[in-house]
Amino acid sequence: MSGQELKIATQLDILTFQTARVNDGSASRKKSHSRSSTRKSLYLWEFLFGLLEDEECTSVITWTNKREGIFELKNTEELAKLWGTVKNRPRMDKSKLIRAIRTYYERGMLRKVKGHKGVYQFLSIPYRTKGYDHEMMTTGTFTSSPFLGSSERSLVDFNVITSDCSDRQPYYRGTTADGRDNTENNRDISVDDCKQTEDTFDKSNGYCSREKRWSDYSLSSDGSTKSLDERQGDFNTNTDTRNHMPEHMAFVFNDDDNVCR
DNA sequence: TTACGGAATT
DNA sequence: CAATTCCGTA
Repeated sequence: MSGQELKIATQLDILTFQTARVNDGSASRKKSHSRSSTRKSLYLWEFLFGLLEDEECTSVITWTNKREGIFELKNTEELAKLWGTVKNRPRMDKSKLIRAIRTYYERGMLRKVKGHKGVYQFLSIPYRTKGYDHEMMTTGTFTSSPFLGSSERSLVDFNVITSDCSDRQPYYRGTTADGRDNTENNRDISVDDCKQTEDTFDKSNGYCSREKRWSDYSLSSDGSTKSLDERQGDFNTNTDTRNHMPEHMAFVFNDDDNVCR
């Protein structure tokens, strides 16, 4: 049944746009889209960020403390289904998605917020590159400059996270007796700081056009992109995925298997 | 059950 | 490659 038009588009251009403004405040030739054509596929963290930025997806994944980059997986089954759809991995499931998330631990991008089921924290993300950028390609490492210096800057400072995510209700408020088990090295961010940090978001960073950009977006550089409907067909069987997929949102399926290699 | 990470594979 | 898949461990 094809008809279902789960729109598939991508946060890719949003991210591209955002990262672009971080890098080159102005004079940079590569415009947001020039890169899209060379990219292979969406990275998991980009996917997560995209959903995290969408207020309509809070039933699936949501910030619990955006300033600190802390988020919670609310419906991992659905999230996995979505991820599998985007990556064209029909067999993707909750456990595998979580395993993929764990691979980010070693790269220092994420950590688990202990004591809170399904809660993780972004520690850093590649802000200057959307993926296959020069530095990352040549260094082959994630430890060099393309990442945020571990230090003080919060993700928001880089505008990597847009600033208008309105609020997430203080999720663990009251009950977080333990809250501070996380820690090891990071400052202790108990999840319930959210409230406080909420007001620090300014809505004036000028970035908005989200709705527009969520409209379909085609990734092909050579017309190889399959029609979204076509792709979608394989998944429509049992997906209540669509129920969670906001209409204005769109992902672009990666042609992972087709491109590259 | 959730969470972790080695190892092989794509 | 950046996950994906499978699995033993805690």
